This record gives sequence, C-alpha cells and structure tokens, in this order.
Amino acid sequence: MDSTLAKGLAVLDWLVRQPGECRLVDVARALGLARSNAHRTLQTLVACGWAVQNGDNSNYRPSLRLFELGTLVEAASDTRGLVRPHLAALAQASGETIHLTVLEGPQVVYLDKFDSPLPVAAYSRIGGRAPAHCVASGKALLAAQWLDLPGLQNLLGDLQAHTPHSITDPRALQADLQRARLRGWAENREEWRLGVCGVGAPVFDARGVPVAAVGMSVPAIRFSRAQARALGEQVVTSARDASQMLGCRPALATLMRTTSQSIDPNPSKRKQA
Amino acid sequence: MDSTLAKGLAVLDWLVRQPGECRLVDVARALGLARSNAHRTLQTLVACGWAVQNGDNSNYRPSLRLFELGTLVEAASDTRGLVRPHLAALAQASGETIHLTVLEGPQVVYLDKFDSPLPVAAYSRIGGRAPAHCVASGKALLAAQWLDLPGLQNLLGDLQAHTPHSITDPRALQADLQRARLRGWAENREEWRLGVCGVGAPVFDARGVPVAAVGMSVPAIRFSRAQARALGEQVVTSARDASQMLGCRPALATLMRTTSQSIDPNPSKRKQA
DNA sequence: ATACGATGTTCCAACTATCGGAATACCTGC
DNA sequence: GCAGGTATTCCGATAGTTGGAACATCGTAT
Repeated sequence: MDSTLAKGLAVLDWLVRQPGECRLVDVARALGLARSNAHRTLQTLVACGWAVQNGDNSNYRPSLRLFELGTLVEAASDTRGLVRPHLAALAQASGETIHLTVLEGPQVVYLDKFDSPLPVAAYSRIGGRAPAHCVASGKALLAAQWLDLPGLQNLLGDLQAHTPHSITDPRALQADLQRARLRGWAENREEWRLGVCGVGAPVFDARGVPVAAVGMSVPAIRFSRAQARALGEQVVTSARDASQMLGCRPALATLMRTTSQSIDPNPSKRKQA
Repeated sequence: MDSTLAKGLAVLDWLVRQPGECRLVDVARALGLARSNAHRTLQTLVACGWAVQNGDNSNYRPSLRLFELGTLVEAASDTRGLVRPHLAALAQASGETIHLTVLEGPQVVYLDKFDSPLPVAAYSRIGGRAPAHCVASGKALLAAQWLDLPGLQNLLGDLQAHTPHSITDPRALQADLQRARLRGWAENREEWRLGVCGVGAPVFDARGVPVAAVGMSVPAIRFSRAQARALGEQVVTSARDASQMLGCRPALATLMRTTSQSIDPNPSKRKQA
C-alpha cells in the first residue's frame, strides 16, 4: 500500500474536518508526521489543486475541488434529482423529516433531505452516514438485496449497538429484514438514536436494482403500531413512484417477492459498465 | 513534490470523471502507469475508503467519500444555506437563472443555482467552474477585492478569451471592474458564452470580506442597457440583503466606496483562524 | 472443448523518491 | 534585541516505490 498516498489522503480528510484554516504544525502533530513531511505533503496537495494556502499566514485549507468532485460523484447517478420531487411531496404530505439514502458498504449515506417543520431530534446531514442495520432506510436497502446470512455478515461485519434497542444479532436482523420484505417497508424503533423511529422503503432503477431508499424519521411519541403502518404505507407509495420515475416497471418496484432471491439475473460480465 | 500522492490524486480525479465503473487497464493507460503501479494505487484508494471495487468484475469507482467531504467543505462556510432564501426570492421575482458563486483562484465555483423556468442557453452546474474574468459574478468578486493591476495579473494570469467579447487586456478588465464598483454591480456581455449575458453583485460577511457573489444569467436578447440596469439593481438589492443575513452591517454591504482600497483592515496575523 | 489474448494480481530486486533531523528564514511578542 | 515558535529548505540514509515478469483468471474465437 502506497503509504505516501495514504498519508496525503489522511491529511486531506483531516483538513476538511477542521473548522477553519490549519497551520502546518497542527497537521503534523495531529497525524504524527515530521514537519518537513507534512510540509511536502501539503505542498503537493496545493500543487494538485486539492488544498489552498493562505498567502498571508501560509495556513492551509481544502479547496473547493472536493465540492466539485463531490457533486460529480453524486450526479453520476442522477437519482437525487429525479427522486427529489417525490421526496418533497412526501415531506409535504406527512409533515415529517424525509431523506434519501444510498448504501455504501455497511453504512448508508444521506443524499438528500427535507426537514420537518416540527423539528425532530433526528440529527442528520446531507453527506452524513449512519450504520445501515440501525436505520429504516438502511434496512430497506438490505432487505431489497436478499442476502443470505453469510452475505449479510460479510457486508456488515459485527453489528454494533448504538442504543439499547439496536439489533446486534445477525439472525434477528435477518428476521427483521424478512418482516420488512413481507410488509414492504422497514422499521427502526430507536435503534440508532433514542426517541427517534422511522420507516423506509427501497427505490429501484430500470434494471430492478435497489439503488436508494426513502426514509422518514419520526419521534417515538408518534410511532404507535397503527401510526407506523400508516407512515410505512406512505413511504412505500412514494418509493414506488420514485422507482417508476427511474424507469422501473411497476411490478418490480416493491420489496415483496413471492420467489426468493432466485430472480436476480446478474451475469456479472467482466465488461466496462 | 510527492509523486506518489500526486499520482493517486490524479487517479481519483480521473475516476470521478468517468461515466461508469473503470477497469484497471483503462486507468493505467489513461494516466500512463504500469499495470502494477495502477493496481497498487487503486488498492490504496480502496483501502482508504476513497474508491470501491466491484467484487464481481473488480472494476473501480469513486466512493461517496468525495460527496461526504464535498458537503463538509461547502458547509464550512454556511453561506449557501443562509443565502439560499434570497436566491430563491430573486429567482422568483426576476424569472431568470440565478446562481451563487465563490472565488477560488482565477475561477468561480458555482455553489448554488436556481434555474429559470424559461431555459437560458447558459449551461452551468452546481460544483462547476468558470473563469472569473468572463462572468458577472466573478467580476463582482474581483471588483470587491480592490486589487491593483499587478495583484490582478498575479491572481488571474493571462486572460484567456472564450468568446470574441471576452476581455483579455488586464487594463480593460481593471477599468471594467472600476465601472462595476461605481455602479454596484458587474456585467457580462457574452464574454463567456455567446448569447448569454449577466449581472452580478458581491455578498459580504460580518467582517466585510467579500465571500460570495449573486449572479443572474440573461439571454442577450433581453439585455439592453435599460434592462441590464434594472436587473443589476435587483441583484444588488438581493446581494445586500444576503450580506445582512451573514451579519454584515448595511453600510458595508455594497461594492461602492468613496475611498479606494485603503480601508482594508487585514492585520494578516499568523494565527490560527 | 481447447487455445489464445487480454486482463487482474502477485512477486521481487533495482532504484529512486521519500523521510526526518538539522539548519535557516521568518514572524511575533516581550 | 532577544526568545520562542513556526514555515521552509537542505541533504544523506533509508525505506518505499517502481515496473518487468510470472502467474491466475476470464472471455472469446477457433
């Protein structure tokens, strides 16, 4: 592994997470580098346009290149733009906090978000992450993949608990996902943040592949069985509409399937996508 | 300069700009690397979470880490969120395409955008870039910095022409900026894209530093002297409101100044920001 | 079914770019 | 002016990178 590259990326990552500009020594100290090493690394980042140096005090900060590339990455799958109207409609109709997430490894990443007018304790940020097994949209995406137990464990690793309600047993999670498949939507009962529940449903593209999930965050106080069911239905409907917007035929745009994972025609060609 | 780091960043950059997943050889060929070298570089990117490898065909694509960091970089200056309502209002009132830009080196980066209902030929993308000396918002930002001729040339380098109307003479640009300062807004008359004009005005933060610019893109057909003036006034008003939103005292929130660059209390401390 | 070409991955010795201590330059505050 | 802290430069030792070659794998043509 190229340690020089890894180091540079770590510096960049650290730089981004700092509030203001950073001094060279701070970078060096934070990452345990020699000053001269940190200096050369930062100079390289600047020369390549990933960081900028303040001419006055020679402090460093990340450039907008990351923002630029971030929008490109996100735009590559133009899911967000296409789904956005449906999110807005759902936010309007439900009055709750709505978000759009995608799965990356064992986590979901928040692609888009509409905040509830009545602020919920659920704190999330576009670009932020959450463990997939602890949030409704994450479970919806997991359910839609029909993984077997080894596959699930391989993807998620050890299931960390984040509240007393978090599911930490893979078998229990598997059962929960199966329930989600039957029901059409996944549930989160304070498994990520105490006091915050949610429902989520997957969005499929034209090929029938689950590419994103619509999630709704709801305070535990408003999350009785009956309320959950009603909200779940709303989310499923919204997700199904969104799927059709992405070109998915209606029949596919649902989490439920009579046959199990058999129908997944993935020839896994070694071809350029 | 750390060539390993530079190479890795180049790979990442290239990866982001490809439409789908990428094969190793393509990366190697595109960047002129040995296969083994490209392999190690990509593996490092994957190990550090900046790229992901498709398990089936071992193709590579950028991870959402870039999106994540991109939103962080952009959120660091929460300009966008605060100014957004004013942009929306201006878009509503004018019916034209509105955007928010910041200066980075000789370019502006588009932070936010509201598209006109009547589609203008101006093609721009959030996260995209344009040469500062060719667009109205860029000129507004340049004007707000009161640079002298050497400073301007140092920042922008050679002024490239992008249409026959582009300003390529630094002195002419300087004069144009001076006009903008007197007027309160900057103009672009088909200097970046033929058929597309625009007006722009700077947004100041609480310290009176120009941090962004509001721009409006208008088809040349609707950009007579009188129309330009009317739109310019609108943009100035909007930018001034936005500045106050950022905590700028009203008196400072304008491009015009009676004294020249003298009042710029920048003690240039070598301190942590 | 077999062979072939193209690609992904691993290995390793030569080499060169990186590392980090030390010296220098610079700034700031006392 | 001096002291403390920091950015930058320098350079020899070293360790990490490099790229060719071998091997494994896959898709396709024969």
